[in-house]
Amino acid sequence: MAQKPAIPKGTRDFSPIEMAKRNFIFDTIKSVFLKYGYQPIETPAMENLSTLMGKYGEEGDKLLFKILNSGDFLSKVNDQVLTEKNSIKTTTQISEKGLRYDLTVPFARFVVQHQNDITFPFKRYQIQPVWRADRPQKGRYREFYQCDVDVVGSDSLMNEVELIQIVDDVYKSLNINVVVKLNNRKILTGIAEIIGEADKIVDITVAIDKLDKIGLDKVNEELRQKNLSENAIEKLQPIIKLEGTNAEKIHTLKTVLAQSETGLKGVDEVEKVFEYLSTLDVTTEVELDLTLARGLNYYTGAIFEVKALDVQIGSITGGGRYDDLTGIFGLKDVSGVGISFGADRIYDVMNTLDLYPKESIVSTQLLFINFGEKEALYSLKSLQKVRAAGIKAELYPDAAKMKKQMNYANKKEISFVAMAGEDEINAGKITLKNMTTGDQQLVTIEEAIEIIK
RNA sequence: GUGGUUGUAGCUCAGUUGGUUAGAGCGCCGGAUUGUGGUUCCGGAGGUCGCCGGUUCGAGACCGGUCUUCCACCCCA
Repeated sequence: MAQKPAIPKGTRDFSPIEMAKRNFIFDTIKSVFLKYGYQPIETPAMENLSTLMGKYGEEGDKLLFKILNSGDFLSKVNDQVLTEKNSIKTTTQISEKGLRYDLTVPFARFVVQHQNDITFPFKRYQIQPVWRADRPQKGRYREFYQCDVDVVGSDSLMNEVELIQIVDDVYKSLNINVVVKLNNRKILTGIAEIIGEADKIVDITVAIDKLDKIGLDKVNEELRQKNLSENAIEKLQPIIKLEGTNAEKIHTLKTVLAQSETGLKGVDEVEKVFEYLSTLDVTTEVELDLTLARGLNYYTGAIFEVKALDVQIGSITGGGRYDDLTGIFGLKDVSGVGISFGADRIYDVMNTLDLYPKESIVSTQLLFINFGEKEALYSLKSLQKVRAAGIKAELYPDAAKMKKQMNYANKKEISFVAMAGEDEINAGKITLKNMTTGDQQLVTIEEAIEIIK
């Protein structure tokens, strides 16, 4: 046991069956993206640390996997930094590359770098792994795939609506029941404005989020602990207690945020999105949720999050609008909005609910039994016709015992087995056996193809 | 990053207050059955008890460290 090789914490191997399942998810997501006019791009696994650092907050910087410089990197570090044992300072001298932490920042970099070749609005999708030095847990890995769709260079709320349609489309295709939570950074800013505590938005949303768990009194207590004034807490009450339908929430917000221009703008945006959605055939529930404060550092408008209804796991999709993401790389006034599907969590959800359509995981459909060299050659010729017809088929490579070959078919869940011995060869046919029913019949290759199809 | 949890055969797990040669089921391999699988019966292989160190006459069991698993917090997909 101990001598066995292992893989790093938080990473996984995927077997053929697991790959079939994962590919079903990727293929489904990809086909939806294409259907809405998004084009694929890929970026390298590693980026310059200068591209990555400082984009995800100070916590995020700690979660970046850094790549050691090549060569005798320590010899170039100055002695003072080395004796100080300051990790951050040392890191900048021994590492200049890191593994990507998400797909959004590399995409922003891509847009800036290729701005002259890009036609805006630019709709792209990107399905690649990302790495985070997080502590692993259920549904939390150190290497996992994100499936991002973003559109940059358009301020239209139509994009937000389209993204929700995509979410609806993907999860319907995958047969997962979800709820979309929608918020708007401008509303949060507005709330902070009217209560005069602009820098405490995060504390406020975190506290409000606990309402169901700990009750109103405890929430207010927590707000006091965060040094919010009584006056501010007083003004916050209608927002904490906000409930009802989306329309009711919007109505209340309009009153509460009457004095905040930004806040009203946010409410207006949310209202429009709901208005557009109501005219479309989107059956997934979309709920206005003010406690959604994800990615506050760079979202400026809509904030999305998708949760699975039947499995308790973190959010399986998230995203939002960022007005100025490319700004950090020197390209101003390019607004973008996008979402990221967490393929690995979707995979976990699909597994616990066993939602894979049976046909999505079949590999070989037809196995030819090997009776010896002469018979195998006959089978090989038949295989060409079968494969030309688009049927996944193979010949057992060795003239092993029948039992062993049949067993192989069982293990691989191959649905048909073909036998071609002397009699069949003389007749120019094969014996086709249905492995599910056990029935078998003497047929021509053409007939066999029809049966299998 | 903080607190907890887990590790024994390929898999799921037993293993008495520390005591001879560490077990079961499933799976795997072979045979009964030389062109017919899933069932049944018979036989077989497979373990430095996560790793390193300590206590002890003696450790799978106790202690320390370390790695790993899973969980809560944080954060997130």
